Amino acid sequence: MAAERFSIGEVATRTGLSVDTLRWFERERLLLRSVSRTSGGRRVYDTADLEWLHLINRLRTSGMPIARIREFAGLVRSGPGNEAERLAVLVEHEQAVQVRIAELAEHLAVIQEKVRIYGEHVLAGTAAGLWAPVAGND
Amino acid sequence: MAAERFSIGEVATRTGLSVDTLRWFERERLLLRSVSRTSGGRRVYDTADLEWLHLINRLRTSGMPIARIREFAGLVRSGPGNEAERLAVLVEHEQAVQVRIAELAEHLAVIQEKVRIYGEHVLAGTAAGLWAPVAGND
DNA sequence: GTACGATCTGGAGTGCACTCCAGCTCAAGG
DNA sequence: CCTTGAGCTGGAGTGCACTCCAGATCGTAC
Repeated sequence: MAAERFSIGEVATRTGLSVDTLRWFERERLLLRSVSRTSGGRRVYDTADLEWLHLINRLRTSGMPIARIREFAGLVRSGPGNEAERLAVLVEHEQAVQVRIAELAEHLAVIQEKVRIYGEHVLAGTAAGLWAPVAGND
Repeated sequence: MAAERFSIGEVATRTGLSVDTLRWFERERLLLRSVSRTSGGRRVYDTADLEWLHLINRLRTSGMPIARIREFAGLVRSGPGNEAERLAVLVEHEQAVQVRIAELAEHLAVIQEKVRIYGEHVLAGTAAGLWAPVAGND
């Protein structure tokens, strides 16, 4: 219980998102419902809002497009009965992240190899000719 | 030797980049020099061009911004004497990729945990209440 | 009651990385 | 020759994800 309430500024601080981005998320229907307001019209976020924001921020920073997050939010918003669909979205994204990590690992290996070879030549002062603009052309 | 020559279409096929993107890379000065031409004005890429394209495509798909690739190309283009700077660009990117992989791995772990828990509930038919729009509010 | 920082709305603007287009030329096959 | 597909240029357009206003209001501290 003890439902905590946060201003948009506090939520921005806690999530690392900007105030503008938080309002934009809402307009884009990424939240489960429109945030409640004070009598004066200011947004009041509760703990559940904050948790949801942390989740979709994680999805977002791990590469899920906003449109897909909107779909996911739509599924959750429409209540029970579509849990399998929600799960499918998560599983698909899980796989996408795994693929991305594998790609990055391969890129990293190649870059590290280049760094190693290039670094040795730089140390030895014999780097000339590596990616030289006119390397060995007649 | 046996300097192979490729049309822009062949290069597109081999790199996975579109013909438009290849021309755009050139305009953006990401290449080591402007590609040579046939008498009729068509671009002719050689093996070195292709190798360079593979490298910068790797940098690009692993998250290096185009502006940074342009800087790197500029260093290489300006000939010998700045190898340490070139190496620094690569090392910085290597670290950026490592950071990104670590971030993604953390996101993946959280998502996998959610998939696991959510999947169990879906299987058991008791998913209601997970991210329900009004879960447990008074 | 006043100052002032936070928040409000609707809409315009930005940055990045392409992508598409019109109108044209080139080159290989029949 | 003629057709047809690939390639050419310069410039405009697109998609995504924010980001930044202007002009007004709210609310807490003095």
